[in-house]
Formats: sequence, structure tokens, C-alpha cells
Amino acid sequence: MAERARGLTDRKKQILKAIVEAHIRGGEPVGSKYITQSQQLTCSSATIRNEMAELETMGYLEQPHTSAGRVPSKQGYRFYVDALLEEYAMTAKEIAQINQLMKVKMSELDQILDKASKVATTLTNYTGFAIKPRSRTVTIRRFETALIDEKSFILILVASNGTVKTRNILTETVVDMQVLNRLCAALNELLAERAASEINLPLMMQLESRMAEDSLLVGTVMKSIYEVLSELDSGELKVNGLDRLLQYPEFSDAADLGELLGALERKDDILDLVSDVEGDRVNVVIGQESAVKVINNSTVVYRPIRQGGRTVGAIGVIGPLRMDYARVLTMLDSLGGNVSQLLSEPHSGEKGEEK
Amino acid sequence: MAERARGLTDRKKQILKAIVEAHIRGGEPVGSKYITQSQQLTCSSATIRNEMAELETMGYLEQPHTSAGRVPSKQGYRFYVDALLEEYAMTAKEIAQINQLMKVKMSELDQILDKASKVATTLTNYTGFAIKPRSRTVTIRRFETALIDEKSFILILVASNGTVKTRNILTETVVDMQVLNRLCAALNELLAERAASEINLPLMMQLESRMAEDSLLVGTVMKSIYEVLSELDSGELKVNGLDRLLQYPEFSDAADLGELLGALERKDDILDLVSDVEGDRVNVVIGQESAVKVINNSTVVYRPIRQGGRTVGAIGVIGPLRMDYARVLTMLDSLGGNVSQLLSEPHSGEKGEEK
DNA sequence: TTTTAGCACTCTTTGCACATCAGTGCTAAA
DNA sequence: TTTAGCACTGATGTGCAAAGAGTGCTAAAA
Repeated sequence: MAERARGLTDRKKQILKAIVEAHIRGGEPVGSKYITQSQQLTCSSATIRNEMAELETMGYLEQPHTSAGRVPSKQGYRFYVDALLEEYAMTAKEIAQINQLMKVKMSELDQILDKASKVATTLTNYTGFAIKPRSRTVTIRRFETALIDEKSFILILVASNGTVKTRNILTETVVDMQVLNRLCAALNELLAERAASEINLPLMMQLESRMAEDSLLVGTVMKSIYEVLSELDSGELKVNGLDRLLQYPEFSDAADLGELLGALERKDDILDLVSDVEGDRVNVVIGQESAVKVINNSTVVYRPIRQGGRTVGAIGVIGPLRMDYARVLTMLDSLGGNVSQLLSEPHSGEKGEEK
Repeated sequence: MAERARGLTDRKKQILKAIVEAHIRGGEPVGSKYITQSQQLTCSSATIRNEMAELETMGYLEQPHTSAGRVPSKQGYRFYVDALLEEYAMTAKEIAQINQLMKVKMSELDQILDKASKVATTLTNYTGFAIKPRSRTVTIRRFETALIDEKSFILILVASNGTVKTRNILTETVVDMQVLNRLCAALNELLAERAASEINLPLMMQLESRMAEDSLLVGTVMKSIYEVLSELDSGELKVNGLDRLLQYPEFSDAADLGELLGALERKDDILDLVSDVEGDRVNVVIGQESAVKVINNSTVVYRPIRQGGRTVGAIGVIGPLRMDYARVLTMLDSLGGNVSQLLSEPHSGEKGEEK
């Protein structure tokens, strides 16, 4: 009781750590006897039991039923991650793996994130994901166009956050370079620096009047622009290694698993969870610590990816509460560093590789 | 025995049909008694039993164990789909649903396919997918470029099959309009009508010499081109509604489900399955009828989408063997017709909708 | 005051016997 | 050829006892 205020005794920490790690390995409740055997603790099982009882009333442990061992609570995992986790010494082999798997130099953020999340999946054996966060404040920086044939062209939108989106537009009427250039100029004049929410009817009408006899185009184009902007707004989530979830008995309940799959597909919840994070450290969300209810019995670990001082994405993994935190944390950290580095050197020649 | 050669007696067909449909509804083995009750057949359960025994030796039915009812075998489902399935009268409500859900007119094939597969998921309640098939013969038709800023530009590749792909290219050296135009011209001259396999070292060297002092660009650009081409080659598969799988007890085994998820993620198997199909009719693949082993205990139903006489994609659903074939078949047929129509009218104005 | 041994207690798991039930195959009569 | 009847089979469910794992508590030891 007295120790509630700040921290636990050293022995309690040791015991908690041992329990968490044993449970991560085995997935089953762990009892007092097991701890005495497998640990360098010199006390008896009875002592452990006393300590465990206290840890339970403090909220760090839980008991599935009276005569079962203890299981770490979410609070227990949290303490473990925050305080007890020793730096995991990544083996040389694993570093080599990361470097090898990431060595494909790619120019596009999307691809890099995608690749990185796949590497995360492979190395951690948990389901991985890559995110491009929501960015509510995105505006239009500039438009470009390119003619494809007489009835289609490409609209290129450069956004304020540096991303470039293109759209293939089919027209009903014949378009030529002149029309296109006029359109492009008009778009740039009227829509530059605008956000999705600022596009309104008066603007549309202005555009239409400027395009004169080609005003038919305007509706189509505006629709595409609107779509692109809302895509930028709403972020992206790509998941891979879903089958990894099934390895862990905690996901064997079809209903739970269904909810999780649904959430991963809906994307919203996960995007909300990750989108407003700053910094470039690895984050750990255990159970429903956040408002996101669906992730109730899972842990999400992710690391923001930054480029030029801005958070441009995130990679992470999702798995059971008894995740191998040490491994996952260092893996994501290292991987994230790798990615950030990749992004900071603006396409490093990579001479002579293509052959 | 005698009837093995061609077909079954009418009564056998009736019984088989009744069994398949009962099993689709209930998911459990169906017994002789149940058939006599629920059907307009006028014979007794004993007669049914005799017939069922014969149907079993013929391979249309299976018995999980001696004292259970019968379950349709894959061959049974196949016969049902090919011969017994009556035209399912789609209700007015469902047609209305399709029309409403599809009414979002979109210009891009990808989006349309995506949307359509989502509609398929919603309406059938099975996991849906959209495919852009592999196309080994794709060549380059033309290049376009657009300058973004002094260190990046967009490369646009128009492929022989009509698809347009863009790539955001970051350069190490400064580029301007002149350089870009030169690059574009060179690419068009040297690479038009080529396939991925035809791009070789001599070509690269020609390009480099033509680009003179900007030859550094060539490597980067070629890499992107190569990536784009192989993307075009290798097709695309997008899955949605994965959580739907979990509704059916046949997917409750974690190992099986894992394999299926893995296959859906790997994409290869499904792409192989669907890629070389012609025509625009709905196809049904039951169990491992094809070489694809992983789909052993599932049925894949898909419908190719054609545009201008070419197969440009496919939409479909995947679910348990006891799929509601009548519903799925007509649904996909109708939906596919809808999509094809959408694609054939080159962006139909849709005036006044945006507002 | 802390630790430990010991023991009673609780709850889950497992195995087994038993009854039930659904559905079959077969035989003999209609 | 069809059908009623019946014995048979195998899955499923239930009750119960035994085993096992782990706890909490008490009293003695350090």
C-alpha cells in the first residue's frame, strides 16, 4: 500500500518481469512455483505467492480463476514496457537481415513504407502495417496536366505536404493541348492554397465561366480533385501478414478475430490511433488504453516515420497483449531508423546495381 | 450404375438439389427424413435413403460418418451449379441496391473494380475481391513527363492495354523542362512498343549517350519504368470483407483459415486462377478443381470485366463450398453487367449531381 | 519482522460410464 | 418398386470421480 505512491520494491519488479516474460513465452498463466525454478530469485514459492497477491491487488496481475496462475494485466504490461524492459541486444544476424531486406532502394514513400512493414512482419512474426497519417490541413500547392489522347488526360496535383497525386481523367468532349493548358492555368489560379473544405459552388462557377465552351470538363475535373483531396485527408493503411494473427490462441475466438479484421479493414480506428503522434520514438498501445475499443485485447506497436521534420507515415505491428515487446520494440526502432535514413538521402544514385 | 454414363434420373436430381439447398441453408449434414418433410417429393424416407446411397456411390454425396446425414461432395456442388441451378429471380429490391451502390460514377477502372467488389461483398455477404489480371504481353505505348520542382518530376507511361501509370521520380541532379523534354523524347523513340523483357543493356547505353551530361537520370528512370512494367505484368488483387469468412464454421479451423489468408495475401494463386479466362460469363471454381491447392475447401466465383473486347479485370467472391450459388451467381452477373456498362459509356456526364 | 513449510481449499481438466439421438442399411412385406 | 420396421452405428451430452495445479492462510523458523 505504502509503495503505491512510487514504484515497487526491487523484488516485486523482478517477479513482475519474470511473470511477464514467462507468459510471453508460454501464453499460459504462470504460477509461483514456476517462478522460483526458472529465476535467479532465492526465495521460496510461498514468498512469491505473497508478493504476487500484492501485485494483484495493485493491479499489475490478474487471475483467470482462483486456482490458476497469474497473468499480467494491461497495467502490468504497461509497467513492463515502460520500466522493466531491458535494451534488447539485437543480434548481428538480425541487423544483417534488416539491411538486406531493406536494401531495395525505392524512390516512392508508399513503396518504402510498404516494404518496411513487410520486413517488420517477417522479422517479428506479428501482423505488420504501414500508415500514411490523416492530415487535416492539407492544401493544394499546384496542378499539372498531361495529355494522353484526345479524350483523356492526366491531372497532377501537388499537395502542400509534398505528396503528388495523379488522376486519369476521361472526357466526353475532345480535348487538346490548348484546352488543357487553359484548364491547368485556371485551376492553379483559383484553387492553389485551398483545402478540400474551401471548394464551393462560387469557385466552381468561376471556373466554369473561365473555361467557356469547355465548361463541361469542369464538373468531371472537380470531382476528381475532390476525391484526391479527401484521399489525402483521410490517410492510408496497408496491412500485411494477417495470417500471423492466427498463430496466437488469443485470436482463436472467431467473433473477436472478426472484429479485429473488420477494424483493420475499416482502417479508421487504427488511423485515428496513430495519426496525431509526433516524435520519432516507438509507441506502444496496450489494450484499450486509447479510445479505440476494438483493439481491446491486442497491442499495437508503431513507429512514426519522419522526413524533413514532418511525420509522413508510420510502420508498426499488431499482435496479442503478450507480445514479445523487447524484440518488437528494438526491431521497429532499428527499422524505422533505417527508413528515415533512406528517406533523408534523396535517392542515392545506387549506381551499377541495375544491369 | 447404368445411369452413370449420362445424367441422373429426375428424382435423383430433385433429391440432390434438395440436399444441396438444405445444406447451404443449414450448414449441417442433411438426413433422409428432413428431405421428405421439406420437399414436394411424395416418397418415404426409406426411398430417399436408397437414392441417397446410390448418389453417394456415384460421388455426388458424402457422409461425414456412418450415422450422420449426407453432405454434397465437390462433384455434387459442381453438378448443382452446372445443371440444377434455376435462374434466381433477383428481387426488385436487390436490383435497386446494386444500382444505388454503383451509381457513384467513377472514371478510373481501379476505383470501379474496387467499388464493385465492395458491393459484391455487401450483397452476398461473402468475402469479395477485385482483380486486374496478369497480362504478359503488355508493351509501352508512350511516355509523358511533367515537372514538379527542380528535383522531381512525374513520369507517365501509357501502356498498350490502355492503362496509364505514373511515377513520382526524385532526382539527384537539378532538372528543368528542357532536360525533361529531351528525356521524354528519347524514351519515346527508344522504348515505344517494347515489353519489359526487351529492355536490355544496349538500349540503356543508347539512352545514356543521348542524354549526354544528364545521363545520371537514366538509371533512376529505367528502374522506375521497369517497376511499372512489372506491376502491369503481374496483375493486382484487392480483397475486402475478410471478416465475412469468419461467419462460416468451415473456416473456424485456424490452420485452414491461415492458409487461405496467406493465399489471399500472396495473391499469386488467385491471380493465376483468374487471369487467363476469356468471355464475360460468371465462373465457378469449387474446391481444388484447379491446380490451386490452397483453395481446397472454398469456392471462388468470379466474373471477368471486359472493356472494348478485352478482359480488363474481374470481380468475385470467395466463400465456403456451401455457398449460396444461386444468389452469388446472379448477383455477380448483374453486377458485372453493370460495371461493363459503366465502362463502355465513356464517362457519362452526370450533370448536376455535384453540387 | 520476514521468510518458509505445510495444509486445506478451490477450480479446472480429464477420463469414463451411460443415455440419447439422428440417421443409416437391410429385410420383408405391400 | 416402394415402404414400414428394426437393429445398428457413431456423435453428442451429462454426471461424477479423480487428478492436478495453484492459491491463501497459519504457524513455525530465521
